[in-house]
Amino acid sequence: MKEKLTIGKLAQKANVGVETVRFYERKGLIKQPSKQGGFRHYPEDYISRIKFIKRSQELGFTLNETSELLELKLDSSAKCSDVLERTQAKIDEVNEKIEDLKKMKKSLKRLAVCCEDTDVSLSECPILDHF
Amino acid sequence: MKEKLTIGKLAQKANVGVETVRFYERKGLIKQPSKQGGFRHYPEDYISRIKFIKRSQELGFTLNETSELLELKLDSSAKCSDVLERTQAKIDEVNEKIEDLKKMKKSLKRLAVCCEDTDVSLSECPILDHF
DNA sequence: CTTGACCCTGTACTATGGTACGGGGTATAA
DNA sequence: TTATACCCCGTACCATAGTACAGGGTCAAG
Repeated sequence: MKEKLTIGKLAQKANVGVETVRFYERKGLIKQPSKQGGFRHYPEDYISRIKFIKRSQELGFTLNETSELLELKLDSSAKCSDVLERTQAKIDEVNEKIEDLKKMKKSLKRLAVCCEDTDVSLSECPILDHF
Repeated sequence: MKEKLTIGKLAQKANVGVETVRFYERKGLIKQPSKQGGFRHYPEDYISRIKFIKRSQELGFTLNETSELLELKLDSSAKCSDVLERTQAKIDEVNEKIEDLKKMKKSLKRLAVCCEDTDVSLSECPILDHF
């Protein structure tokens, strides 16, 4: 049950490329595992660690931010509120983007409506004026 | 009132660096203005153009996509239907981005809710396990 | 004992969106 | 007139997040 994985197996199980695993190691997101005869041998929990990194990225965290999250995980004095704070900051970021996109959509729609009236010259419905 | 701006003044008014203005010119996002004695002299409307580029980027558009957005205005020789088509495509893009961000927000919120007791030490906090 | 699949390190390269720097030219004010 | 601030072009460099490749080493099967 305590099977160790080569980098290729790990990459495959975590759904990333071999180079990506080595890249994460260089970046300090995962620590170098023990080596047998020059080959990296990973315990299975590296799979979830890499999946965590990927998931975190999907949620909009950069690798550096993900790194911080992973460090919090290892910091025994870290409080739930630390992670919550970062999560809330991301939510705020996301909200802002959504609001801005909605404004942009409105502008684009105005532009579209304006262009539907083929008698109106384009110079009279410039997208720049709507921002 | 028809004041022309040097690159430095323009950059300052648009809240970007001088190098950024030249970079946008190289990328074709703004066209080279007239030059007086080897110096670029910009009409004031370049300010809003650059601000538009910045805004568009914040909304998740790449410079290439932003370029396309800007062409919606400037390509005055294009047929209205042509512009309309591209505008609709951009609206679809924006909608997709909004949907993606909403999904992200949902996931982040689920994380936040599961961790309301902020004094709990992280080792007992479920937030990271749910990533 | 050789072949092929995998592994190693190190470096270079991709794209995106800038930023910095070297080595000059110019414009304005004291 | 000379100091200073600004401008020019071209090239190199930065971060982000990988990806590719060169030139080796290792291991397990046949």
